Amino acid sequence: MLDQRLVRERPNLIAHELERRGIKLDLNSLQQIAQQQRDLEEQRSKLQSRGNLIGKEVGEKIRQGFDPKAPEIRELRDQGNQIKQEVALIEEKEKTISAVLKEKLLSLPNLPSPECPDGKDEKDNQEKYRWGAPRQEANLEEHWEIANRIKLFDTERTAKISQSRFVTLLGQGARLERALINFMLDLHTSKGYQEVFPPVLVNTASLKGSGQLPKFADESFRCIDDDLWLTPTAEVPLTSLHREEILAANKLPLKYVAYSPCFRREAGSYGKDTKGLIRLHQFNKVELYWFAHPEKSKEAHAQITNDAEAVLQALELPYRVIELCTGDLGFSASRTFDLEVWLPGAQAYREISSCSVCTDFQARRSSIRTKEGKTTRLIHTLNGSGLAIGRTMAALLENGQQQDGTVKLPEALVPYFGSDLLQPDFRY
RNA sequence: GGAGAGGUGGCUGAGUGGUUGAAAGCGGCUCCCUGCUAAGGAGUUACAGGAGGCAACUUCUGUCGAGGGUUCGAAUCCCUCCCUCUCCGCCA
Repeated sequence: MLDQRLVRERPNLIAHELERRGIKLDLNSLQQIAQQQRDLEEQRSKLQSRGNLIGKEVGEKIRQGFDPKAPEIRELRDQGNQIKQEVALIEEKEKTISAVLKEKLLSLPNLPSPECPDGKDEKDNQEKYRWGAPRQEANLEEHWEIANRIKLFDTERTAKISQSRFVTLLGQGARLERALINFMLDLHTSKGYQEVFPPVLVNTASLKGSGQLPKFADESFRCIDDDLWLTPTAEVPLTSLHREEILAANKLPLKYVAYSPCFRREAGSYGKDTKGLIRLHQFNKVELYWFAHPEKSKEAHAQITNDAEAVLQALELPYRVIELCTGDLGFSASRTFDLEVWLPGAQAYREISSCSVCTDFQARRSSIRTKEGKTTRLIHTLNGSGLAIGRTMAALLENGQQQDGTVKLPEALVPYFGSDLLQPDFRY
C-alpha cells in the first residue's frame, strides 16, 4: 500500500512512478478523495473537541455540587447532544469515503525502485550475469520424458486423485523432493536463517498484508465455509508472522526460511507448460524472507539473491540472473532479480527463483514497524525463493541426464538422497 | 460439538461511569555513580491521524479484541461478532 500522505501531497510523483509500470490512472480523483477524507476528519475532530470540553464542564459542575437537573446542566447536555448528532453525520460520510479510498489504495501496486530499469514487459528485462556452463548437445530429453522413463512421478493417475496440474511423485521422485527440501533448509539455516514451518491455510488479512488481495483473488484457492485460503507462497504467512508488531531495531534484520507447499490457480495459463513439473496448482517451495531496517534493504536485496544463488551453485546448475524491468515487476515488489536455471532439454532458461525487495509496501499493509529513539517507522520486507523444488528437480533431471538413460545427481545431494544416481524403477 | 474463563501499552498486569491514555513491575532509552564486571541512583518511554513550526516541539482527535448501543461523559454498563485459554466429548 502507498502512503496516504504521498497521495495527497505528491500525486504527480505517484502518477509518474506508476506510469513506469505501465499503469495510467487518474490520480486527481484519488487525491481529491484523500483530501476530502482529511477535511472531514478535521471537521469531526474539532466538533469532538468541543464535545469533550462540555463533558468535562458537566462533570466539574456536578462535583461542585450542582443539581444534575439544574438548568445550567440541562443546557450543556443539550449542546452535547447537538454535537453528537453533527459528529454522527460527518462520521457517516467519512466511513463511506475512507472505505473507497482504502480499497483504491489497496489496489495500487508498489512504486518501482529508481534503480529498476524502465520497460514494458519481460522482453525489456536485463540479463545481469551468468553462472556455470550450459549443456548444449542436441537430442537431450526434457525433464518429463526422463521422469516418465525412470518413473519419478505419475500425472495420469493424479488426474483421478485431483485434477490436471497436480502431480504424484513416486519412489525416487518422492525421495528426491524430500531430499531437496531438507538440503535447502539446511543450507539456509547454516547461514543464519531461522526455520519456520507455517500453516498452509491463511486468513484474508494475511493475504491482504502481503499484497495478494484484494486484486488477485482469482489466483488463490479458497475455503468456502471459512475465512481461509490456501497459501500461494510462504511469503504470505511469513509476512503475517510479525503483522501489527513493532520489532526491536537491534534485532533487525530478521531472516526466515520456510518450506511450504504452495497453491495457485494459474488462471489464464491454460495450455502453458502442461507437461511436467514447471507449472502446477500445488508445488513445494523453500522461501527466504527478511524483515530489514529500511535503510539496509538494498544490501539485503543483494544478500538474499546471493543466498538463493548459493543453492543453484551447490547443485551445480547453470543459471543467469535477470533484473526485471518496471513493466514486469510483481505487485508488491519495487525491484526484482529473477534467477533462471538452464534447462538443457528445453534449451532455455526458466525462472526458478524471484528475489524482491518490497520496501515498506507490505510493511504498511501489515503494520510492521521498528522503533529508533522516539520515532517508529515501517520496516522493509524482502522475499526470494530458495528455491522452487519442482523446478529444481526438473533442472537436475535435464542437467544430469546421461547417455545410458540414468541421471547423475550433484555430490551435495548425496547425504540427503543417499545416492548420486537416478535409475529406471520398474516397480511403478 | 458442550461448559466455563478471558482479550488493556514492547511484555506482565491493575483498573467497574467523570481531568484514566491508563497504577505497578519488567524491558527500552538518556544521564549520573563505579578501576572493570555486577549492582545502584535520577529521568524518560503507547500507537495512529490532523493542524502549527526549518526543527527541538506544541496542540487537537481517535484508539484498552472488532462493530453497534446507552450517556453531557465509557477501558468501565448493554447487544452482536471475532479470537485466545481451560475442562469435557470426538479425532490425526
